[in-house]
Amino acid sequence: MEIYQTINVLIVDDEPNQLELLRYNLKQANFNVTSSDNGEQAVEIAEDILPDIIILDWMMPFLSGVEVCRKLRSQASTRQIPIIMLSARGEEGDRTLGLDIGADDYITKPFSPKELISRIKAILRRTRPSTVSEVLEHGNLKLYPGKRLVERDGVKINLGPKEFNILSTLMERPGQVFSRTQLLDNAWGHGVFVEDRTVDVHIGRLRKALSRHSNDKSWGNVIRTVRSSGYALALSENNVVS
Amino acid sequence: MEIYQTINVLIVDDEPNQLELLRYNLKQANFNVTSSDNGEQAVEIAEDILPDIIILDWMMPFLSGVEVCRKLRSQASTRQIPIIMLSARGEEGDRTLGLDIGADDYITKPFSPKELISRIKAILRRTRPSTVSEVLEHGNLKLYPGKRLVERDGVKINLGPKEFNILSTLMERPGQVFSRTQLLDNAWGHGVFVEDRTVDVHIGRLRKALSRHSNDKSWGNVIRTVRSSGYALALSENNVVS
DNA sequence: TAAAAGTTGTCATATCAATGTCATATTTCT
DNA sequence: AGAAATATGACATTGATATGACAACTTTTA
Repeated sequence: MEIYQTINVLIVDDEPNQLELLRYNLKQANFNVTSSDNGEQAVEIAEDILPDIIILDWMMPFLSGVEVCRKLRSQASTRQIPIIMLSARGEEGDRTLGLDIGADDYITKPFSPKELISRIKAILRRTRPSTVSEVLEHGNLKLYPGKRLVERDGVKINLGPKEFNILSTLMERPGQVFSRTQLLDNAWGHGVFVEDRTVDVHIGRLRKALSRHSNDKSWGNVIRTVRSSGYALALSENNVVS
Repeated sequence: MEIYQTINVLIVDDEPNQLELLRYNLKQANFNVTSSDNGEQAVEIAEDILPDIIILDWMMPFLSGVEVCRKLRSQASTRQIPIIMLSARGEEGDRTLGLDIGADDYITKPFSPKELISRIKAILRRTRPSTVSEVLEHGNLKLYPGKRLVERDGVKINLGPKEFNILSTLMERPGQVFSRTQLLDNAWGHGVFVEDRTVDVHIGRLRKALSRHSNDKSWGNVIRTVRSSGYALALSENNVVS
């Protein structure tokens, strides 16, 4: 599988050799690598760069992998970043703890680079489909993350960057409701100073763009408004009781 | 992941300064805070408002943290509310006792607000299904918290935000009876000025929505009225003594 | 480089769904 | 039956969302 967008990986391990090995292999696989050899710093870095995924060694002096995991999970900004835990054999029993604490996967050393990469991609496929998929589909709608292109029934639809980002976010998790704030974070970037209500306007523009040049009114309904919560990609309209 | 629902925290500490500090920090973190400076009252409040989590000081005059913990654990209604114990350094040895008695976590003073909050969230992730799980099921009823979607036999049911919140609350703890006040707190948020009886109306709307377009009358009975107490999600109709 | 075309954020206004309350009917318990 | 609690229909109001217009910017085009 190829990678269609730059993916930032943060690797955290106190052992220099291991760290270098990981870095090398991930670079080979076309990831963007940032590394840290201690937990404290790792948390700071994570908050700062918001990587797409974090590879975390279980055993580290001072702040252990578990603690780092906890800290990352306690912050809104880093909470949903997937984490893969690395552990030496014999610590098997801790697996439950690791997953309890919020790690997304767990790999026992020694492991092959191939395995690690394949696990990373498996997780990204679940959490950030747009980074590993060439195309996201929903009904007759196709979104090509790498080309920043959207098609309806094969016809190209022009969207502004913001509209594209919003649609991309929604299509990564069909049906999932995103708050205006979440959409702002995802589509605009973090820490922008924009009114929540602005999202409404862009949703409006997106709807208009999606239904333009089509007699099928349902195109405007691709995006579901969820009162008091936000917006979501509408699932099939069949079997609705209102 | 952000916090999507109001989370009620009860803090119990006999020392006013400590209490105020906790209250301030938790409010900052967007929790809904109720506090008490003594164990007896704390137990009463807990039974009354059924907080999502309780922060309990270990050393208190009259009714100690351990005692409070025991009492809370002995009552069906409060048994499953997670508890975090606070203790001063030097009481380390008691840690085992605290956990034995049913505390879910244990923090040694002094601690950073950040740490406390992170532990609270870690525990909530474990105990509050709706903030974590994809779907809550009950019979043929499915509720998807993240999608703000409810289905009966696979047929989508449209609910207003309040009805959805109520159903979500009930489904998090099937069978558990919630008073009108508790439902108001959970589904509306704290400190709203709304008549208790308004809950009745919404329950009515919810029942209607759940049974609409269905010949099976039992759908209206998904929600059980508990006279003089409140409402609960009805458990299976088997084993009912009438 | 300047004009044109396209994007974006905000506001004011229109629209509509959801809500809260009341009055009245119904049920339940003693 | 009588009292108390709950159910329900109706209705005004609240509050959230949709939308058109516009000015400030950016990018593209000529």
